[in-house]
Amino acid sequence: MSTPADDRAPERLRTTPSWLLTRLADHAAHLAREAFTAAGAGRYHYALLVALVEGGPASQAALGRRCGIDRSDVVAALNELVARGHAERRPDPADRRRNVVTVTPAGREQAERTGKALDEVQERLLAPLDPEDRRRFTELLTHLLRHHAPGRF
Amino acid sequence: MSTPADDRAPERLRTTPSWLLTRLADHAAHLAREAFTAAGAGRYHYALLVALVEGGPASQAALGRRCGIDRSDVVAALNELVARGHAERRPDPADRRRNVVTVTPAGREQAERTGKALDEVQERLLAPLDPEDRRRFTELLTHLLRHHAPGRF
DNA sequence: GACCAACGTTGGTTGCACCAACATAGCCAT
DNA sequence: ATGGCTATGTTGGTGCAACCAACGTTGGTC
Repeated sequence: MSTPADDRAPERLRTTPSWLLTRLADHAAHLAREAFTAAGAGRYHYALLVALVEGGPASQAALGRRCGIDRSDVVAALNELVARGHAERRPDPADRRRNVVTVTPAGREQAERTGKALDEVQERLLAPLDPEDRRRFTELLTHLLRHHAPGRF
Repeated sequence: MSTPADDRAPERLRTTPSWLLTRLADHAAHLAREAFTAAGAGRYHYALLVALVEGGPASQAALGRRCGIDRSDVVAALNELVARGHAERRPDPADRRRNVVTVTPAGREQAERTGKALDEVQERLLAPLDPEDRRRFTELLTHLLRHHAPGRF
């Protein structure tokens, strides 16, 4: 038979930060994906759009570096963005190795819409935390990331 | 040309907790996988072993619930554990739907060894945090998880 | 005895991260 | 200037973790 406590995770796992982290991130990703797929996109698409809106036109390699996405994955996501009319890709006249990628108005709109949906996700994710703890949590995450990926954060 | 700041993530992403969380978890998973593969195992294998060591013999379904692993994935991981002599699986005489899974001495040893390697990973992961912040970080993660998966934590 | 729920198992799908290789094009030293 | 190194976009493929659907078997329940 299965008591409710049957579902309880082993102490050894419950006290391992990396395990908690992975578990929570999985849950967060699940929430975020709801928002993304509702907007007809994926994480990559949103990241790329945001990078373009914020930093202006850029090459695919630069976009990949900024968002932490592999060059090859940028290609695929960008293909879909272009197909949906959210971005444009044309060769860079100044450096014929590169493409210049730009956001379209529709892309900006999409980024903003998805951003709002994502804000609601944050709200749901951090629901049990008071403002002070939310700030601390974000701060700790940033601190850790800055240590492990210096220059990127 | 590409300045160093070229690699910097967009502000909109850097201030989104779920994004930071996913990013950091990815890094943590990377570190953890080093430790796991060095021990010749995967995350699932370790979780299952720990659950067995801590909670004693159990059915596959119960193990899956405790570790947050799908029934079908438990089967695969368990096959490998059995093949390596780290666990044993035999039909439950009391309920012929179930299997009773037990750890072998080799399995306990493996769990302990992997656990030590995983401890070093935590050390590396939380390196930039002082003890107080480490405690707070773990506490926040636990708090959030308890909210989103009540009963499991 | 009939129905529904749980179990183990098979097989397949998805998203994300990553790597190798290639052709083209720019850069820089000698 | 030329030769060698690096960057870029692209293709194709790998691995892992999470998940879902279906099936046959078995237990429990009404």
